[in-house]
Amino acid sequence: MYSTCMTTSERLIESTRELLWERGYVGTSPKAILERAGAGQGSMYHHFKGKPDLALAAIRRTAEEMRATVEKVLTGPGTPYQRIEAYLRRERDVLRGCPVGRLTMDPDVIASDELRAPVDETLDWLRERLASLVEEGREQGRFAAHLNGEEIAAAIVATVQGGYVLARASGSPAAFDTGVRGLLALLAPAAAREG
Amino acid sequence: MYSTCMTTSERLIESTRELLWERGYVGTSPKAILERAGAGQGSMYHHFKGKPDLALAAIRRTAEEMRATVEKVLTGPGTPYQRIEAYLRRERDVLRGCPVGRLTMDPDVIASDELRAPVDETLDWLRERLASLVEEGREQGRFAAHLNGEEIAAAIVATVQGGYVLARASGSPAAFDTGVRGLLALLAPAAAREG
DNA sequence: GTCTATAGAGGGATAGAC
DNA sequence: GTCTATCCCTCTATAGAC
Repeated sequence: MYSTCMTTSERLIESTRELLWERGYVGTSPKAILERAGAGQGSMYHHFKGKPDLALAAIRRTAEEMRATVEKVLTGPGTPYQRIEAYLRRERDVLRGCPVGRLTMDPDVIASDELRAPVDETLDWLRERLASLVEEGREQGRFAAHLNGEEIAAAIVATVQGGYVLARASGSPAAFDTGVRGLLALLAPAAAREG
Repeated sequence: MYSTCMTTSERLIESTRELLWERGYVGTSPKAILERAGAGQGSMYHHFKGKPDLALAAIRRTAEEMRATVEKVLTGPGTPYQRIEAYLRRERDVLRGCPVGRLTMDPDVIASDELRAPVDETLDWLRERLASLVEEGREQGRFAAHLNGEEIAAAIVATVQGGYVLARASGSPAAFDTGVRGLLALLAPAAAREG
């Protein structure tokens, strides 16, 4: 339940974001959203066309937020390798999973091009962003010449997304960190010493 | 709808396995299971205590099957690196995702220790299996000495699980393969030439 | 063992009062 | 804009006939 410093529309979006993260699209009911937002049925159907419309607004905002957070880390100081390491080691609520990536396991999200679009665009943007970082490092002679930026980027994002799976399966964040350390151990020898 | 060469109990389990894979636990209703199995309500509640009980039987079987499939690949011919490569490149219905891993995004599965157990045990077994393979290669001087088996194993499994996420987000298996190629590119220089 | 009938609760949406 | 009332359908389970 949110304080009244937010508009009803805002409270609905924020409640939906939380529930999509916790329970996914299929597992989230309008009733649960309304209870958490402290609003009635009428408010929701006044501001949004229905559950899919509200979910779309929530997903778009979550996607934007993720991009902003990642962008801050990736444009930070250091060599390409160091910035990738900063991304991989950044603080995360590992057991909650990725609010964007988890939606790919939701049948109704995948079945809807509109709901899937922001998920696709965000993960695609992330891969491109990491790929150009790898290419940058390669051109500086900081990464092994035989590496392909897009491939390494996909492996990095996949390790993170899969790390959430391992952590949630075991009920502990440890597996996530173990996988990240493994990837960094493979990535480090491929990176020249910073100069 | 299954042919009558299977018992009703079998048909119920198989239907449940399919639906859990396609729609997850939250997205799967007893009604949908019964329709697919061509059975009535009574049959299900005669053979199983309810939805969680039937799901447990289905998840256990899926987990067993996955272990058997993976074991076959990992005990195949070749060096440790080659066997890991065989595991990573093995044929997959990528867009369907991992029938075991996808359950970690299901709130009701994660909330139940009983339902989560087979998921945890399977992914844990897989990591241990890959870890000992990496260690084996390291002892043979086929992998760089500084690598840690458990870390590399976690990175491998995470890349696969995350590869499904990327593929489903983009609606194409390509991203999965790209990530696998990236990981293999990082893994290959760390492996000595086969002798 | 398998079926249908039934039931209470919740999902998702609409109508209309205020 | 927000509320409550209402609707039809589905969810999960139980009861009891065959």
